[in-house]
Amino acid sequence: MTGQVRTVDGRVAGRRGQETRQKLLDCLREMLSTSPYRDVKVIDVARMAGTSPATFYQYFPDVEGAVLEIAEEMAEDSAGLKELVDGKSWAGKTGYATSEDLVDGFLAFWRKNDAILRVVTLGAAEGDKRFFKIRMKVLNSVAGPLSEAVKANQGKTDKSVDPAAVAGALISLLASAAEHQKAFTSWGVKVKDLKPNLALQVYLGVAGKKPPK
Amino acid sequence: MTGQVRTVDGRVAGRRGQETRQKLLDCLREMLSTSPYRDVKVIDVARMAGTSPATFYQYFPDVEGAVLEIAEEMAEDSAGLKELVDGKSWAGKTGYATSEDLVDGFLAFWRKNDAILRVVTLGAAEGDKRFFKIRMKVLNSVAGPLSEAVKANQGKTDKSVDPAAVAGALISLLASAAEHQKAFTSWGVKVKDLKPNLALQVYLGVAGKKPPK
DNA sequence: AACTTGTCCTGTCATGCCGTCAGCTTACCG
DNA sequence: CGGTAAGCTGACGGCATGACAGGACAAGTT
Repeated sequence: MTGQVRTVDGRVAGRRGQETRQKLLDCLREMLSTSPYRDVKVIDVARMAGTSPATFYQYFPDVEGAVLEIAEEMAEDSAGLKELVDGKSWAGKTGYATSEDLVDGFLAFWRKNDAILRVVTLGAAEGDKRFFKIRMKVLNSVAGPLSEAVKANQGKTDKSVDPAAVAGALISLLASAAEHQKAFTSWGVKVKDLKPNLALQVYLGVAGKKPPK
Repeated sequence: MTGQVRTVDGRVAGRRGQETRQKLLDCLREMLSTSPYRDVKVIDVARMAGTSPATFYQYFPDVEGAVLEIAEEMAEDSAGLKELVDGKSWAGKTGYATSEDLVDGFLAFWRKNDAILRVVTLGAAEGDKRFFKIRMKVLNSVAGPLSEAVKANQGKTDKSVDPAAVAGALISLLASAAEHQKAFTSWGVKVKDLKPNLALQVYLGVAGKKPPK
């Protein structure tokens, strides 16, 4: 599918080269989760990977370029989130379970990739189209199916609400909660209680009514 | 209230010094809204202010320090957001109007300060306590009163929901929507339709029922 | 084994920003 | 007018950036 891995000056990377490249990406990932984005320097990444800055610049135009690489990889991964909604039922107790699973899965994905997602979110907010696209890919993996679910369930209730808007709002909420869990605890919401609360919101949004006991 | 303005090396700043300091802050604000945070350099800010980098370091320890200054100023400003909820009614049509005003006011505030809020949000997500505190101050200016409103209104309905959690979720949603409006348009939600949709969500969360026609 | 080819890495260099300091200029005050 | 503190900057060592040429290395060829 994707073409061969290439260096900035057009050479095709071989076995050893790809290993080095990958090690640089891994170290960058590590750096991102331990230092502020603004302070991540090429030289630190290179040192951690046991190589030199010049080597880094062989494979990536700059830090941002390498970050995009990691982000794209993550976006591929996010396709798996579809399964949290696709083909699931939203009826009765099963529906609430679906909601819980969705919240659980989404938060887990975000936590696993929080460092890179922070940077993607920043880039998107700053208007960078590449980061925006990646962020949408991640969100859409859930927003798409969820919007369908809302549409399917609102036939019974009223049609004044835009399914895309509801699904979007719910995903935004999940993303925000995932990125800023600490805000909720500072509001007195215990970590343990966060998921049920979010699951309730999601169920309410999709089913349009309170869940059964 | 606040002590005198001081330089990094302890001198008290006089009239001229404060002017220079303010000009630097203004230029930094400007830079933040035109370039990615990562690329904002001291030298650029100084140049724009018609002064030298050394002068910048007289008043601020580094870029982050100056950003915190701007952010704190904005946080003071955010106190005014309280009025959007405090003492407002959530009954019937008036209630829905309250909801609309809240969404309107919050989005306007965010748009006005979007550049600095992006950085604050990033800092908070990265675990920086100073940025986290500032972000909470802004959010709490609305979340506090809103939580009260939820509590006051849920007496009539059921008590299974934590008011703080609901208020927090709503504020998170508003913040997320404000920061990533483009995401919603990419979901097919027109700018014109965004506010009504958010207002509906807020009303639903607070009043626990659909708004009257 | 010498040769060839293409990949892979690094030493080195010019450039530019960072952060500090000494010292010059300016403003204020008695 | 002289003293004092505020205000500003040139200059500097240090470090990151980004480009390049050339050496090391692996693998196949003759």
